[in-house]
Amino acid sequence: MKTKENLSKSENTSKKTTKEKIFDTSIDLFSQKGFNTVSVREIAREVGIRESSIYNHYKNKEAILDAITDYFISELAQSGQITGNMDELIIQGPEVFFEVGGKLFIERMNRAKNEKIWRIIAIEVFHNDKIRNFFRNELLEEPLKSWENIFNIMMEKNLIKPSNPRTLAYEYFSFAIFLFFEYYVLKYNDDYESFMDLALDKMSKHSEFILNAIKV
Amino acid sequence: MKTKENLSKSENTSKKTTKEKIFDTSIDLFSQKGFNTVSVREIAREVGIRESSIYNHYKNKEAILDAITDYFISELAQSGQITGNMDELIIQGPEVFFEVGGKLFIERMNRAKNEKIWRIIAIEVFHNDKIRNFFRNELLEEPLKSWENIFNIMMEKNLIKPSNPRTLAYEYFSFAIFLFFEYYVLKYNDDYESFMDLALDKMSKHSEFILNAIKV
DNA sequence: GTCTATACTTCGATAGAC
DNA sequence: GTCTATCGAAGTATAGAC
Repeated sequence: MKTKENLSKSENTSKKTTKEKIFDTSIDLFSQKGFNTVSVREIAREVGIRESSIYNHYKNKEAILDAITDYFISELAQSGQITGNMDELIIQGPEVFFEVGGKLFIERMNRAKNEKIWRIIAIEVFHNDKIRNFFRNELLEEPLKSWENIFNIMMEKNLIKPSNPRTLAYEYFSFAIFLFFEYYVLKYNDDYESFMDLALDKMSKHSEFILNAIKV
Repeated sequence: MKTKENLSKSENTSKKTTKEKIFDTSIDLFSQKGFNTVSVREIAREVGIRESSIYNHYKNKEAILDAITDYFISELAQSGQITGNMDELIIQGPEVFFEVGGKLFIERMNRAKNEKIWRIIAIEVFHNDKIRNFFRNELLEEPLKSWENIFNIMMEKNLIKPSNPRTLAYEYFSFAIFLFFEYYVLKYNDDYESFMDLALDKMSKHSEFILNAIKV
């Protein structure tokens, strides 16, 4: 979509249009201070224009956040296409599937590349309807359905112990949501690298625990 | 603390002091619309005074939220004292402990009685330092430590399979945090009863899953 | 002690000139 | 497209009435 893909969000080069500068600057500021704390005047000052000029590019302040959300949703949708032949993967058993699934998860987190937007999603999920609905549907319900389906297939093929696949989906995937909140909200400190390391280590231990609990 | 304990937050009787009215009205409004969306003038109108009068009772708008948080923290601290003879409980095995632990958890959720304040905690946890620190320390780290200790004792007494007690604490308790966010944030709709029913059902299934995974 | 009138500053947003 | 000028509403502060 658009021309965003090849642009780093932080470089404010003169090649960027004013609208792009507003977009990128807003991501920086919203992720640091939250939507409400950032004023339109502050964005304008950072971009180098008067505050009224903002309204030539975006209907209002909310529309900037909307644009950021839309951009992020479309980025994530693209990275979600990597499914392909999942059945072949499933029949290789839960060990292999968890490993590949974990890598896909990381790829998805990094593909929808901007860690700053993940942070915005995290802190505005309770104040913004669009973000909340996106989170609930695309980041919670859809993955839960997928995992329920996966565990269901594994049970039918006797690859794991029989149990309730919906419960199993919750047991496995809710931990990822917990980690998201733990690091992006409760412990966030701009140190993105350590977040990823810690979260991946914890997710790996979690996979191991689940694996031991369900393997035949 | 203070005189809050015996007052229902919703009844705006004339017996209440102005400060109490401000306090209670703010809880209602903040839980419905969020801190930022509520104006001081709106609180004042609801209470029946001018906005400038608010400042005779609270330093500023933030101080009202601070008072609500402090009240809630002290309420929760009181309900946390119910520990007592935990060792006796532990040696009865994980089944009994999970059941009693679940009941204590519910009691704690209901004792710190105001579901409205739980909602405020949930939606302001990312915008307010005091709330975030409270959540991270008292609702996440402390319970994790307790559960780590509990699982450690159970392992020493060979009541459960040997594993990493810290990992086990995360496996068990992070699900409660997930449920909190799922219902108070992502799916909140003023229907508090159904939240409790659904969450308790899910937590019960989760306990069962963990139990099957760790029992000897 | 409690409340009000009033003013100050900053915010999001609009209109119109260049 | 960007500017200046301006608006109403927000959070806040205080002097003074009762």
